[in-house]
Amino acid sequence: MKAPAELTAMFRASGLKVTPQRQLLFRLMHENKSHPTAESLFSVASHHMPGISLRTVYQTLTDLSSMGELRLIDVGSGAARFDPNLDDHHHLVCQSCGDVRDVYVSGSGQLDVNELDGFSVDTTTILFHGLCTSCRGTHKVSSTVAEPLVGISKSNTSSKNTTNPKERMS
Amino acid sequence: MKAPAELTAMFRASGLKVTPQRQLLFRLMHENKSHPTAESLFSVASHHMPGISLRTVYQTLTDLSSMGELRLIDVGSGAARFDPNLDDHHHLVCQSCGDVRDVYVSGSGQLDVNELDGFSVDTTTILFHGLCTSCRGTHKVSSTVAEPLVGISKSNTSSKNTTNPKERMS
DNA sequence: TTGCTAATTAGCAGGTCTTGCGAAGAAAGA
DNA sequence: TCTTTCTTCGCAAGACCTGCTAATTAGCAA
Repeated sequence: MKAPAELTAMFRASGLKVTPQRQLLFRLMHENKSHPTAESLFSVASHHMPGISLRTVYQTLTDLSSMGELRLIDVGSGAARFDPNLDDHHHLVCQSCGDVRDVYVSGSGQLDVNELDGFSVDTTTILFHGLCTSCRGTHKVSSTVAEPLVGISKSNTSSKNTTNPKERMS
Repeated sequence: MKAPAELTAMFRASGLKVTPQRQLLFRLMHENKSHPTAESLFSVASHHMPGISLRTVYQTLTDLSSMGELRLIDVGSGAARFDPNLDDHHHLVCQSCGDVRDVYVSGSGQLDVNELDGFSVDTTTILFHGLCTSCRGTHKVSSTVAEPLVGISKSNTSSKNTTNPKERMS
Protein backbone atom coordinates (compact mmCIF):
# COMPACT_ATOMS: atom_id res chain seq x y z
CA MET A 1 0.00 0.00 0.00
CA LYS A 2 1.25 3.41 -0.91
CA ALA A 3 2.08 6.05 1.66
CA PRO A 4 -0.70 8.39 2.86
CA ALA A 5 0.62 11.30 0.81
CA GLU A 6 0.61 9.27 -2.37
CA LEU A 7 -2.83 7.91 -1.69
CA THR A 8 -4.05 11.46 -1.13
CA ALA A 9 -2.71 12.46 -4.53
CA MET A 10 -4.13 9.37 -6.17
CA PHE A 11 -7.56 9.90 -4.70
CA ARG A 12 -7.70 13.54 -5.76
CA ALA A 13 -6.42 12.72 -9.21
CA SER A 14 -9.26 10.26 -9.55
CA GLY A 15 -11.87 12.78 -8.50
CA LEU A 16 -12.24 11.23 -5.08
CA LYS A 17 -12.20 13.45 -2.03
CA VAL A 18 -9.72 13.19 0.74
CA THR A 19 -11.53 13.50 4.03
CA PRO A 20 -10.02 13.48 7.51
CA GLN A 21 -11.55 10.04 8.01
CA ARG A 22 -9.77 8.69 4.95
CA GLN A 23 -6.51 10.30 5.92
CA LEU A 24 -6.69 8.73 9.33
CA LEU A 25 -7.37 5.33 7.83
CA PHE A 26 -4.54 5.77 5.32
CA ARG A 27 -2.22 6.37 8.24
CA LEU A 28 -3.55 3.53 10.34
CA MET A 29 -3.23 1.02 7.53
CA HIS A 30 0.12 2.15 6.18
CA GLU A 31 2.64 -0.54 6.97
CA ASN A 32 0.21 -2.08 9.41
CA LYS A 33 1.22 -5.67 9.91
CA SER A 34 -1.65 -6.70 12.17
CA HIS A 35 -4.10 -7.75 9.45
CA PRO A 36 -6.96 -5.93 11.16
CA THR A 37 -10.61 -6.59 10.59
CA ALA A 38 -12.88 -3.65 9.82
CA GLU A 39 -14.09 -3.75 13.41
CA SER A 40 -10.66 -3.71 14.97
CA LEU A 41 -9.51 -0.92 12.71
CA PHE A 42 -12.68 0.93 13.62
CA SER A 43 -11.96 0.66 17.30
CA VAL A 44 -8.48 2.08 16.82
CA ALA A 45 -9.78 4.78 14.51
CA SER A 46 -12.46 5.71 17.03
CA HIS A 47 -9.74 6.37 19.54
CA HIS A 48 -8.18 8.94 17.23
CA MET A 49 -11.43 10.33 15.85
CA PRO A 50 -14.33 9.67 18.23
CA GLY A 51 -17.23 10.21 15.82
CA ILE A 52 -16.02 8.04 12.97
CA SER A 53 -18.49 5.48 11.69
CA LEU A 54 -17.93 1.80 11.19
CA ARG A 55 -19.70 2.27 7.87
CA THR A 56 -16.98 4.65 6.76
CA VAL A 57 -14.26 2.24 7.77
CA TYR A 58 -15.85 -0.51 5.72
CA GLN A 59 -16.31 1.86 2.82
CA THR A 60 -12.73 3.06 2.81
CA LEU A 61 -11.27 -0.40 3.23
CA THR A 62 -13.25 -1.81 0.35
CA ASP A 63 -12.37 1.23 -1.75
CA LEU A 64 -8.69 0.71 -1.09
CA SER A 65 -9.09 -2.97 -1.89
CA SER A 66 -10.80 -2.16 -5.16
CA MET A 67 -7.92 0.13 -6.03
CA GLY A 68 -5.50 -2.65 -5.33
CA GLU A 69 -3.91 -0.81 -2.42
CA LEU A 70 -5.08 -3.31 0.12
CA ARG A 71 -5.46 -7.03 -0.01
CA LEU A 72 -8.55 -8.57 1.45
CA ILE A 73 -7.78 -11.80 3.18
CA ASP A 74 -10.17 -14.38 4.50
CA VAL A 75 -8.67 -16.74 7.03
CA GLY A 76 -12.02 -18.29 7.80
CA SER A 77 -12.41 -16.60 11.16
CA GLY A 78 -15.60 -14.84 10.24
CA ALA A 79 -14.52 -11.29 9.55
CA ALA A 80 -12.47 -10.21 6.55
CA ARG A 81 -8.97 -8.95 7.21
CA PHE A 82 -7.07 -6.30 5.35
CA ASP A 83 -3.43 -6.42 4.43
CA PRO A 84 -1.44 -3.47 3.08
CA ASN A 85 1.41 -5.77 2.09
CA LEU A 86 1.15 -6.16 -1.68
CA ASP A 87 4.18 -8.39 -2.06
CA ASP A 88 3.69 -11.91 -3.26
CA HIS A 89 3.18 -13.58 0.07
CA HIS A 90 0.91 -15.86 2.04
CA HIS A 91 -0.30 -16.23 5.62
CA LEU A 92 0.28 -18.13 8.81
CA VAL A 93 -2.84 -18.36 10.95
CA CYS A 94 -2.64 -19.32 14.60
CA GLN A 95 -5.49 -21.67 15.40
CA SER A 96 -5.34 -20.72 19.04
CA CYS A 97 -5.17 -16.94 19.17
CA GLY A 98 -6.25 -16.18 15.62
CA ASP A 99 -3.15 -14.17 14.90
CA VAL A 100 -2.21 -13.76 11.24
CA ARG A 101 1.33 -13.29 10.01
CA ASP A 102 2.77 -12.74 6.58
CA VAL A 103 4.96 -15.45 5.23
CA TYR A 104 7.04 -15.66 2.07
CA VAL A 105 6.87 -18.94 0.24
CA SER A 106 9.46 -19.93 -2.32
CA GLY A 107 8.18 -21.63 -5.42
CA SER A 108 4.50 -21.25 -4.72
CA GLY A 109 4.14 -20.03 -8.26
CA GLN A 110 5.19 -23.31 -9.77
CA LEU A 111 3.20 -25.66 -7.58
CA ASP A 112 2.72 -28.85 -9.46
CA VAL A 113 -0.98 -29.07 -10.10
CA ASN A 114 -2.46 -32.16 -11.62
CA GLU A 115 -5.64 -32.36 -13.65
CA LEU A 116 -5.92 -28.64 -14.24
CA ASP A 117 -7.66 -29.43 -17.50
CA GLY A 118 -8.82 -26.13 -18.81
CA PHE A 119 -8.86 -24.20 -15.58
CA SER A 120 -6.69 -21.09 -15.77
CA VAL A 121 -5.19 -20.04 -12.47
CA ASP A 122 -5.02 -16.34 -11.74
CA THR A 123 -4.01 -16.15 -8.09
CA THR A 124 -2.91 -18.70 -5.54
CA THR A 125 -3.69 -18.31 -1.87
CA ILE A 126 -1.93 -20.37 0.75
CA LEU A 127 -2.95 -20.49 4.38
CA PHE A 128 -0.80 -22.25 6.93
CA HIS A 129 -2.80 -23.14 10.00
CA GLY A 130 -0.95 -23.96 13.15
CA LEU A 131 0.26 -22.47 16.40
CA CYS A 132 2.25 -19.31 16.87
CA THR A 133 5.22 -19.17 19.18
CA SER A 134 3.34 -17.77 22.15
CA CYS A 135 0.55 -20.30 21.84
CA ARG A 136 2.69 -23.38 21.43
CA GLY A 137 2.42 -25.52 24.52
CA THR A 138 0.12 -23.03 26.15
CA HIS A 139 -3.26 -23.49 24.54
CA LYS A 140 -5.00 -26.33 22.84
CA VAL A 141 -5.94 -26.30 19.21
CA SER A 142 -9.61 -25.71 18.53
CA SER A 143 -10.99 -28.70 16.67
CA THR A 144 -10.63 -27.77 13.04
CA VAL A 145 -9.04 -31.14 12.58
CA ALA A 146 -10.66 -34.53 12.88
CA GLU A 147 -11.83 -35.74 16.24
CA PRO A 148 -12.36 -39.19 17.67
CA LEU A 149 -15.75 -40.40 16.60
CA VAL A 150 -17.63 -40.16 19.86
CA GLY A 151 -20.66 -38.23 21.10
CA ILE A 152 -20.74 -35.26 18.85
CA SER A 153 -24.19 -33.99 18.21
CA LYS A 154 -25.45 -32.14 21.24
CA SER A 155 -22.13 -31.73 22.89
CA ASN A 156 -20.70 -30.27 19.74
CA THR A 157 -17.23 -28.91 20.07
CA SER A 158 -17.68 -25.75 18.09
CA SER A 159 -15.11 -25.13 15.46
CA LYS A 160 -15.29 -21.89 13.52
CA ASN A 161 -15.50 -18.70 15.52
CA THR A 162 -14.47 -20.48 18.67
CA THR A 163 -11.42 -18.39 19.16
CA ASN A 164 -12.12 -14.73 18.96
CA PRO A 165 -8.90 -13.49 17.47
CA LYS A 166 -7.11 -10.97 19.56
CA GLU A 167 -6.79 -7.83 17.55
CA ARG A 168 -3.96 -5.42 17.96
CA MET A 169 -2.78 -2.48 15.98
CA SER A 170 0.59 -0.95 15.54
CA MET B 1 -16.26 -39.80 3.71
CA LYS B 2 -17.41 -43.29 4.45
CA ALA B 3 -20.37 -44.92 2.73
CA PRO B 4 -23.86 -44.44 4.18
CA ALA B 5 -23.94 -47.97 5.63
CA GLU B 6 -20.66 -47.48 7.44
CA LEU B 7 -21.71 -44.10 8.75
CA THR B 8 -24.91 -45.65 10.02
CA ALA B 9 -22.93 -48.27 11.92
CA MET B 10 -20.54 -45.64 13.23
CA PHE B 11 -23.30 -43.41 14.45
CA ARG B 12 -25.10 -46.21 16.22
CA ALA B 13 -21.88 -47.49 17.75
CA SER B 14 -21.37 -44.02 19.17
CA GLY B 15 -24.84 -43.87 20.65
CA LEU B 16 -26.05 -41.49 18.00
CA LYS B 17 -29.31 -42.15 16.28
CA VAL B 18 -29.70 -42.69 12.61
CA THR B 19 -32.72 -40.78 11.45
CA PRO B 20 -34.17 -40.68 7.94
CA GLN B 21 -32.87 -37.13 7.68
CA ARG B 22 -29.34 -38.24 8.45
CA GLN B 23 -29.55 -41.17 6.09
CA LEU B 24 -30.66 -38.91 3.30
CA LEU B 25 -27.81 -36.53 3.96
CA PHE B 26 -25.32 -39.38 4.14
CA ARG B 27 -26.47 -40.44 0.69
CA LEU B 28 -26.46 -36.96 -0.75
CA MET B 29 -22.97 -36.22 0.46
CA HIS B 30 -21.40 -39.56 -0.34
CA GLU B 31 -19.00 -39.06 -3.21
CA ASN B 32 -20.56 -35.68 -3.87
CA LYS B 33 -18.04 -33.63 -5.80
CA SER B 34 -20.04 -30.40 -5.94
CA HIS B 35 -18.77 -28.88 -2.68
CA PRO B 36 -22.26 -27.82 -1.68
CA THR B 37 -23.08 -25.19 0.89
CA ALA B 38 -25.55 -26.06 3.65
CA GLU B 39 -28.20 -24.13 1.76
CA SER B 40 -27.68 -25.87 -1.54
CA LEU B 41 -27.62 -29.27 0.10
CA PHE B 42 -30.79 -28.28 1.92
CA SER B 43 -32.55 -27.45 -1.31
CA VAL B 44 -31.64 -30.81 -2.77
CA ALA B 45 -32.59 -32.60 0.43
CA SER B 46 -35.92 -30.76 0.52
CA HIS B 47 -36.68 -32.22 -2.85
CA HIS B 48 -36.28 -35.73 -1.48
CA MET B 49 -37.77 -35.03 1.93
CA PRO B 50 -40.07 -32.01 1.87
CA GLY B 51 -40.23 -31.22 5.57
CA ILE B 52 -36.52 -31.34 6.36
CA SER B 53 -35.15 -28.37 8.19
CA LEU B 54 -32.16 -26.27 7.24
CA ARG B 55 -31.21 -26.46 10.89
CA THR B 56 -30.91 -30.22 10.62
CA VAL B 57 -28.76 -29.96 7.53
CA TYR B 58 -26.39 -27.60 9.33
CA GLN B 59 -26.39 -29.87 12.35
CA THR B 60 -25.61 -33.01 10.39
CA LEU B 61 -22.94 -31.36 8.28
CA THR B 62 -21.14 -29.97 11.29
CA ASP B 63 -21.48 -33.30 13.06
CA LEU B 64 -19.90 -35.09 10.12
CA SER B 65 -17.17 -32.45 10.01
CA SER B 66 -16.47 -32.93 13.70
CA MET B 67 -16.17 -36.65 13.12
CA GLY B 68 -13.69 -36.01 10.36
CA GLU B 69 -15.97 -37.47 7.71
CA LEU B 70 -16.41 -34.18 5.93
CA ARG B 71 -14.04 -31.34 5.32
CA LEU B 72 -15.29 -27.83 5.77
CA ILE B 73 -13.86 -25.52 3.16
CA ASP B 74 -14.04 -21.77 3.02
CA VAL B 75 -13.38 -20.33 -0.40
CA GLY B 76 -14.32 -16.84 0.72
CA SER B 77 -17.66 -16.80 -1.04
CA GLY B 78 -19.65 -16.27 2.11
CA ALA B 79 -21.05 -19.67 2.90
CA ALA B 80 -19.03 -22.65 4.06
CA ARG B 81 -18.74 -25.58 1.71
CA PHE B 82 -18.51 -29.24 2.58
CA ASP B 83 -16.26 -31.75 0.93
CA PRO B 84 -16.50 -35.52 1.43
CA ASN B 85 -13.12 -36.00 -0.20
CA LEU B 86 -10.69 -36.66 2.63
CA ASP B 87 -7.63 -37.13 0.45
CA ASP B 88 -4.82 -34.65 0.74
CA HIS B 89 -5.97 -32.17 -1.85
CA HIS B 90 -6.70 -28.52 -2.50
CA HIS B 91 -9.18 -26.46 -4.50
CA LEU B 92 -9.67 -24.58 -7.71
CA VAL B 93 -12.21 -21.79 -7.40
CA CYS B 94 -13.75 -20.20 -10.47
CA GLN B 95 -13.96 -16.46 -9.94
CA SER B 96 -16.77 -16.20 -12.44
CA CYS B 97 -19.25 -18.94 -11.58
CA GLY B 98 -18.02 -19.80 -8.10
CA ASP B 99 -17.52 -23.42 -8.97
CA VAL B 100 -15.11 -25.37 -6.77
CA ARG B 101 -13.08 -28.33 -7.95
CA ASP B 102 -10.71 -30.62 -6.18
CA VAL B 103 -7.12 -30.51 -7.26
CA TYR B 104 -4.13 -32.59 -6.28
CA VAL B 105 -0.94 -30.68 -5.68
CA SER B 106 2.44 -32.35 -5.67
CA GLY B 107 4.88 -31.19 -3.06
CA SER B 108 2.57 -28.88 -1.17
CA GLY B 109 3.83 -30.55 1.97
CA GLN B 110 7.33 -29.30 1.52
CA LEU B 111 6.61 -25.75 0.51
CA ASP B 112 9.63 -23.67 1.30
CA VAL B 113 8.50 -21.27 3.96
CA ASN B 114 10.78 -18.52 5.12
CA GLU B 115 10.74 -16.85 8.50
CA LEU B 116 8.59 -19.45 10.16
CA ASP B 117 10.35 -18.64 13.41
CA GLY B 118 8.55 -20.61 16.01
CA PHE B 119 5.27 -21.08 14.19
CA SER B 120 4.34 -24.74 13.88
CA VAL B 121 2.27 -25.59 10.84
CA ASP B 122 -0.51 -28.10 11.25
CA THR B 123 -2.46 -27.89 7.99
CA THR B 124 -1.90 -26.11 4.72
CA THR B 125 -4.75 -24.87 2.60
CA ILE B 126 -4.23 -23.86 -1.00
CA LEU B 127 -6.84 -22.09 -3.09
CA PHE B 128 -6.29 -21.52 -6.80
CA HIS B 129 -8.50 -18.72 -8.05
CA GLY B 130 -9.09 -18.43 -11.74
CA LEU B 131 -11.52 -19.35 -14.46
CA CYS B 132 -13.00 -22.72 -15.17
CA THR B 133 -13.21 -24.08 -18.68
CA SER B 134 -16.76 -23.01 -19.32
CA CYS B 135 -16.17 -19.50 -18.03
CA ARG B 136 -12.94 -18.82 -19.90
CA GLY B 137 -13.61 -16.25 -22.59
CA THR B 138 -17.26 -16.09 -21.68
CA HIS B 139 -17.51 -14.05 -18.53
CA LYS B 140 -15.40 -11.38 -16.97
CA VAL B 141 -13.63 -11.85 -13.70
CA SER B 142 -15.31 -10.16 -10.77
CA SER B 143 -12.91 -7.66 -9.28
CA THR B 144 -11.08 -9.61 -6.64
CA VAL B 145 -7.94 -8.43 -8.29
CA ALA B 146 -6.66 -4.90 -8.61
CA GLU B 147 -8.57 -2.43 -10.76
CA PRO B 148 -7.54 0.73 -12.53
CA LEU B 149 -7.65 3.53 -10.01
CA VAL B 150 -10.76 5.37 -11.16
CA GLY B 151 -14.09 6.29 -9.59
CA ILE B 152 -14.56 3.62 -7.02
CA SER B 153 -16.53 4.75 -4.03
CA LYS B 154 -20.20 4.98 -4.84
CA SER B 155 -19.99 3.15 -8.09
CA ASN B 156 -18.30 0.35 -6.32
CA THR B 157 -17.86 -2.75 -8.38
CA SER B 158 -18.88 -5.23 -5.78
CA SER B 159 -16.48 -8.05 -5.27
CA LYS B 160 -17.45 -10.70 -2.77
CA ASN B 161 -20.77 -12.40 -3.30
CA THR B 162 -21.22 -10.85 -6.69
CA THR B 163 -21.43 -14.16 -8.34
CA ASN B 164 -23.90 -16.44 -6.76
CA PRO B 165 -22.14 -19.72 -7.23
CA LYS B 166 -24.13 -22.14 -9.25
CA GLU B 167 -24.81 -25.11 -7.09
CA ARG B 168 -25.34 -28.50 -8.52
CA MET B 169 -25.56 -31.92 -6.95
CA SER B 170 -24.65 -35.28 -8.24
C1' DT C 1 -45.22 -55.54 20.38
C1' DT C 2 -45.04 -52.12 23.82
C1' DG C 3 -42.88 -48.89 26.67
C1' DC C 4 -39.18 -45.90 27.94
C1' DT C 5 -35.63 -42.54 27.58
C1' DA C 6 -32.20 -40.03 25.54
C1' DA C 7 -31.24 -38.14 21.14
C1' DT C 8 -33.04 -35.46 17.35
C1' DT C 9 -35.85 -32.39 14.68
C1' DA C 10 -38.02 -28.14 13.36
C1' DG C 11 -38.53 -23.51 13.65
C1' DC C 12 -37.72 -19.30 15.33
C1' DA C 13 -35.07 -15.93 17.71
C1' DG C 14 -30.76 -13.95 17.98
C1' DG C 15 -25.70 -13.06 16.79
C1' DT C 16 -22.11 -11.63 13.63
C1' DC C 17 -20.46 -9.53 9.63
C1' DT C 18 -21.46 -6.65 5.85
C1' DT C 19 -23.98 -3.73 2.54
C1' DG C 20 -27.97 -0.60 0.90
C1' DC C 21 -30.08 3.66 1.44
C1' DG C 22 -30.91 8.60 2.12
C1' DA C 23 -30.41 12.94 4.55
C1' DA C 24 -27.04 15.97 6.15
C1' DG C 25 -22.45 17.50 5.67
C1' DA C 26 -17.99 18.61 3.57
C1' DA C 27 -14.14 18.74 -0.06
C1' DA C 28 -12.46 21.17 -3.88
C1' DG C 29 -12.78 23.56 -8.17
C1' DA C 30 -14.95 27.91 -10.26
C1' DT D 1 -17.85 32.48 -1.54
C1' DC D 2 -20.67 29.36 -4.19
C1' DT D 3 -21.84 25.15 -6.10
C1' DT D 4 -21.46 20.56 -7.29
C1' DT D 5 -20.46 16.12 -6.24
C1' DC D 6 -18.67 13.00 -3.22
C1' DT D 7 -18.79 11.35 1.74
C1' DT D 8 -20.24 10.33 6.09
C1' DC D 9 -23.36 8.42 9.42
C1' DG D 10 -26.66 5.62 11.23
C1' DC D 11 -30.09 2.57 10.69
C1' DA D 12 -32.33 -1.12 8.36
C1' DA D 13 -31.77 -5.23 6.20
C1' DG D 14 -29.53 -9.31 4.19
C1' DA D 15 -26.62 -13.51 4.40
C1' DC D 16 -24.96 -17.05 7.09
C1' DC D 17 -24.96 -19.63 11.19
C1' DT D 18 -26.05 -21.14 16.08
C1' DG D 19 -28.83 -21.38 20.57
C1' DC D 20 -32.93 -22.78 22.53
C1' DT D 21 -36.96 -25.72 23.38
C1' DA D 22 -41.21 -28.28 22.71
C1' DA D 23 -42.56 -32.12 20.25
C1' DT D 24 -41.11 -36.21 18.12
C1' DT D 25 -38.62 -40.46 17.34
C1' DA D 26 -34.85 -44.05 17.25
C1' DG D 27 -33.47 -47.91 19.43
C1' DC D 28 -32.94 -50.66 23.43
C1' DA D 29 -35.23 -53.71 26.89
C1' DA D 30 -38.92 -56.35 28.49
